[in-house]
Amino acid sequence: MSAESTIRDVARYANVSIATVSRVLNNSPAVREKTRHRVEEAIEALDYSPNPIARKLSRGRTHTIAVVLPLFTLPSFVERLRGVHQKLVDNAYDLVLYSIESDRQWDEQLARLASLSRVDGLLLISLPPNDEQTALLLENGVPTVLIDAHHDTFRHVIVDDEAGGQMATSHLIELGHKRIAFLSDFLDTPFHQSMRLRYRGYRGALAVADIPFRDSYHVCDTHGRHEARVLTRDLLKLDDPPTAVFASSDTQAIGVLDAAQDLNVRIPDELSVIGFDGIRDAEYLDLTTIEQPLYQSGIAGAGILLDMLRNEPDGMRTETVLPLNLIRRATTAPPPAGRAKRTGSRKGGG
Amino acid sequence: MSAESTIRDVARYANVSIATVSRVLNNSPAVREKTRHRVEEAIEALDYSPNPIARKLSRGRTHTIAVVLPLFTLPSFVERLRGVHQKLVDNAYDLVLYSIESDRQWDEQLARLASLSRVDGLLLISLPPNDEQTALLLENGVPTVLIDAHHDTFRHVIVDDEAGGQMATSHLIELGHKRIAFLSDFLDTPFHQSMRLRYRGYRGALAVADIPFRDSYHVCDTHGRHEARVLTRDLLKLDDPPTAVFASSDTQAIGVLDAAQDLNVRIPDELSVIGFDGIRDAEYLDLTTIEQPLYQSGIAGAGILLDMLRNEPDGMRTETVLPLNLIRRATTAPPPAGRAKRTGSRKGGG
DNA sequence: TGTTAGAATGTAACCGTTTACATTCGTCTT
DNA sequence: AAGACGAATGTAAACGGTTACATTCTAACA
Repeated sequence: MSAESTIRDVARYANVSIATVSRVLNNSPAVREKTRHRVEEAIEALDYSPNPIARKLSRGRTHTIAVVLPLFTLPSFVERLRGVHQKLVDNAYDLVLYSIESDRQWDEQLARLASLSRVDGLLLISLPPNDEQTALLLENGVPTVLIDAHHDTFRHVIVDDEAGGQMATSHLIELGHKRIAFLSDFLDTPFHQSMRLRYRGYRGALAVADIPFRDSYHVCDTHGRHEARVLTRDLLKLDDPPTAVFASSDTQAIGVLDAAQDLNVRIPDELSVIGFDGIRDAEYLDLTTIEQPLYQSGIAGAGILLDMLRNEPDGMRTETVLPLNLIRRATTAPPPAGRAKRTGSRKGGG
Repeated sequence: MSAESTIRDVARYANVSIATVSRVLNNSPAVREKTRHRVEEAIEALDYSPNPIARKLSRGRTHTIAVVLPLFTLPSFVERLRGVHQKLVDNAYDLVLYSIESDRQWDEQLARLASLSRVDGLLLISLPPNDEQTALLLENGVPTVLIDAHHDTFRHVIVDDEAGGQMATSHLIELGHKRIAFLSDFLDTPFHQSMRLRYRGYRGALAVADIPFRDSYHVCDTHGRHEARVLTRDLLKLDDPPTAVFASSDTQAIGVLDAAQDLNVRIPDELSVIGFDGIRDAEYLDLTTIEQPLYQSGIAGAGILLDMLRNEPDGMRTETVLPLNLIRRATTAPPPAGRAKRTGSRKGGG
């Protein structure tokens, strides 16, 4: 219906020029109070609101940020996205969402987004661009900020995953554990930088405590609760099973808990479990974990990007490190006193 | 960097008019093969890509859909959003995201979005507009589709929640349960239409089976796993506790399971639990549930909206009902044989 | 009262496309 | 070879704002 009134309609109605209307809209001080009133009345009367597209074209900025993230189902991504959303809404920026479900998509989408003029900036969550992509972005001058990814060129917000891995492992060691498994995603993909670092932290902590690393205690599969469950079953069936598992994410840690239940292994009496991330379910399940500020990482990343858009882009540190926090809860405890090997296999309830 | 080349640059380079370039861009048939080639070469050479903003302004359509949803943390919303995203990406539409975290926001955002020209259409997830909002949307002619919400005016995709409530309850009744509790959100808010309908289904099934409704078996709180846990503890401490709980969402059903564990009540031997939605965790936890096609609801809703934008808007049914599915899993079973009343209170593990 | 500076407003170009309409080109009749 | 007609291309006016610059007020001063 309503053929949306334009700035010209308002100008005509208020008996001023469109420039004046525009000034009122952008509250320029250079307009007399009386005139301003007249224009405001006209705006009111015509129920006018400026066409954002025209405005974007004219100003050359879109007031829109593209957010790209993978694996949209995982709670940690959602939590980060919430932070981003909040920050953008607060600053009246629009957020257009690109979820990446395959590697090819990632390349395609980035190529499309790189041609500026579509959005003012790019927020990449857990998706470090490769050299080619980086070149493309730089060439086109697209302001870009990464969340949960390291990068030489782009500003990024991260946590010290290696330190986190160390914290988690040390916590277990301090409790008296020696047989400590590490469960993670595959570590060789271009993503999962953080997982690799957590792994390094794990190795580091072992080394410091003079505990030899055992290959059989390091297990990988694609990310997921179910995958972790399966991996853990195997771990627990080893001749010399671990007394503690450090899972590289809470989602995976929950899978570990499932497996323990499957095999009737009591937590934390018989097996300690520590996760990483601090998603809601972790609190809920009383899971000991290394908590990272997920929501805050979204806030921070978006904040940095907005700063870049406003101020001169330089003079900021390129790396923002958010703090980690060991949250001791109910899934970690000293290892069982007797070193008896378990080979439990009774199937437990849901 | 690169001061993005424009259509004029291309025209100059190819020695044609901008109209011709535009024709090539929109593959109009009215351009000679030779000319087309020349233009394409120019485009290639200048690495040109059309400015989407200018295009939007000129065409009067934004090729963008706004998606509005509440409670962005809950998995069922995320799942629906994924479906929407997929459909929009497939059709090269942009998706701008508005998450609503409070009632006030809902009003504000809708008002902003109602002024067309910002987006081509609106997809509202679990957010039925009230009369005033409806009027606004109609007045401005914003194509709108609702997902998981009923409405007289707007096309919407739903499931038959009342039938679902009935299915769930009947399932329990058929297993032999008579003392069946219903756990849900508060039913009096403008949202939660579906919860109300599921409740009606519950009441209906009871009535059919001649089981009197008991007030004490109907408990409400705001949505959430924790809230459900607390409510359930109270339920189980009743003098005559239910032998089965129908939770109006899987998230809440999971809270019920938590409470059962707290009180050392065995599932399904001592208590049957059925949920609603079919989120991933439900499958994971072997939770019996009424599964609704969440992802599909997103696909369907977005599909309808896109159709509206393409074709003449009328001639489609306004209501799309997706099928429900009872998934029998491990959390429902016949009630315990002896009718002994339980008053368990031992605190269980995590 | 006539200047004049500075404030208020207006004019018109521009942002980068699409597209209605005008023009030119090539080809086919006759 | 002139005319006619359709196909190919060009011209210019939108789309709805912002903004540099030109113009007109207003008021203060000499």
